[in-house]
Amino acid sequence: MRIGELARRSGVSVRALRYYEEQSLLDADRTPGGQRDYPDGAVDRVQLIQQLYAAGLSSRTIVELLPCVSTGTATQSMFDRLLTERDRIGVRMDELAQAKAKLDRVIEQVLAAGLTRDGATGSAPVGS
Amino acid sequence: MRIGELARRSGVSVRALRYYEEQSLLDADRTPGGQRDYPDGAVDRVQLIQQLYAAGLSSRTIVELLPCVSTGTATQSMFDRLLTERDRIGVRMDELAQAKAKLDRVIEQVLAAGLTRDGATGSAPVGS
DNA sequence: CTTGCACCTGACGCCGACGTGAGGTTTTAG
DNA sequence: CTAAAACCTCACGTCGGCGTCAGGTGCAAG
Repeated sequence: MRIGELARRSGVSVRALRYYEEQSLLDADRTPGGQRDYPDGAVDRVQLIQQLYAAGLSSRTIVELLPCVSTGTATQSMFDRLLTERDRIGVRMDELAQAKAKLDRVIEQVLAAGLTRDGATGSAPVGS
Repeated sequence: MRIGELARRSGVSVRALRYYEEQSLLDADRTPGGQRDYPDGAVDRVQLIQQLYAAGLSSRTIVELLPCVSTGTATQSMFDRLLTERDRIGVRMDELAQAKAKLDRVIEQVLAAGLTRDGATGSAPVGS
């Protein structure tokens, strides 16, 4: 599979795929003409990379963790990284939960108080 | 309260506080000499700002939402923003949950398979 | 053969939330 | 009064994950 198809199938840009390779997150064979040739499994790998990015991991961290994600084995230091990053994600989730709770409460308040007319500064709800 | 104390009490840098002011997230009185003078409530406000940043909101978004967070009222468009951002946080939480689940599974696998010796490439666990 | 699309390698641009000086002023302690 | 700590305003630097343009090459169709 060439890079354009991989991009379409995995939902990321061609530029991003080249960037992943630059970061040693992804590698490809080359055709005699120098074009990248990916195996089918690349789609899953790219989606895994995306998922870890979405979790807030950096390229550096991902490149250290990918081997044990694919093999299921790890050295001691890799294992420590795994635990650290898992915990970091947990902390992030708690932060998000708190922020969401705060917005939820604000939304409740606004629903209870009613909406303010655009441009108005007063506190009178816009009744029916 | 001057900026240094606010920084210590709210746990952010002096530079960050000036940046918040630049973004219209925070305002301060000035002493005759031109130094910033914050009321006590500023500590809470800064922590709120931090929390919203942590939730992935941008300065622009926060500056639009802060009024209704403090007043409990909103215009229609502000209310829409509230809902949008709350949902966005929900989506982020789901992404994080998925990534965390994946790491949890990897950790389980590694625990089951045992650790690999540093530098080793084989799949044999390091048994006792 | 030629057209034309997909691909290639640099290499600079971007954005947001600050960090980090430089160079000067205000406030406070003694 | 003086020294030093804290403060002030520019204004440039950083970092990561790409976007984007420039200028050239590979490959399949007619």
